[in-house]
Amino acid sequence: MGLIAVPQPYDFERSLDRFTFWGVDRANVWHDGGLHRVVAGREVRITPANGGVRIEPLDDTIEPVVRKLLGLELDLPAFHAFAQGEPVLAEAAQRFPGFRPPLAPDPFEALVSSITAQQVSLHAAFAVRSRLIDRFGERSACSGSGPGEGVRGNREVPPTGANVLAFPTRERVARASEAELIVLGFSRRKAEYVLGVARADLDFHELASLPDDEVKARLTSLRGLGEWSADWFLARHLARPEAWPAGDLGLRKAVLAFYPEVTDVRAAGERFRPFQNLSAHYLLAALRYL
DNA sequence: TACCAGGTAAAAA
DNA sequence: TTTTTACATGGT
Repeated sequence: MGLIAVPQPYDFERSLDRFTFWGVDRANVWHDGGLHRVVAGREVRITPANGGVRIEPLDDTIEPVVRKLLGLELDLPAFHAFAQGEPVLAEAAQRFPGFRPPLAPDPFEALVSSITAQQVSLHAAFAVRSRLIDRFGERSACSGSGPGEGVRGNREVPPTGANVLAFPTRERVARASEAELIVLGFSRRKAEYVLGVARADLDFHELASLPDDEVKARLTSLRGLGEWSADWFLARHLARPEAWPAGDLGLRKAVLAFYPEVTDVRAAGERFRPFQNLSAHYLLAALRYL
């Protein structure tokens, strides 16, 4: 009951440390040895278990979201086999044998998170993003009581104390004002981007059925979403194997650190085909723990 | 105190 | 067409 199998080895803490490394993520909260997230209005607790992870509660609505969150779509065994032919990747795979990158389960969350991270350090991005979640995110219906309000009694699930919020919905953000976003630390430009994306005439969920190039074309047609943001959407939301965010500063540093002879980071991605996405994540992990 | 950090669009040249 | 600039926060 409540278990999801994960291909082994799986290093739970190493894989999910992205949610604490750069700062607080109020929508993916690490608490008491587990990761907490609001899924379909309910607080879900994810903890390591023998052969996979324990999910509480777990139902048919929650399972696909958790599978997306944990990056279970990524073919890690195939990547590790591929990595044996590339010395840099082979060493990274050996250092982080159970590392499976987590993904953004929701497309709007992925896009807004990218906008917050444009140009500024991830520390700054996390701070702004957390204030956005605090301001517009909703507490789960059956988690512990919040300041001033909160559901009391008749809880199906006892309060965990994780104090996690759902990432703000597209509909809620669309109703916000530019000034409300600027107060949270968004630049005027980024506030415009976020509102424009929230109000855009584009079904983000439909993008999952389109090829990489078409997804990039549709996203970059929106003001505020450039190639970098579209590439990370492919990599960290759609789990596309060949996504390669060549413009990313961190990835550029990683590639240049491990392949000093490289002059064109975009072209260098070809050597990792068809595993550019996982290669990028492993190179970034290797750089972070250099 | 400055300067830089997982970009982007718009202005200026 | 290519180059330069403004942008706001947090860490060092």
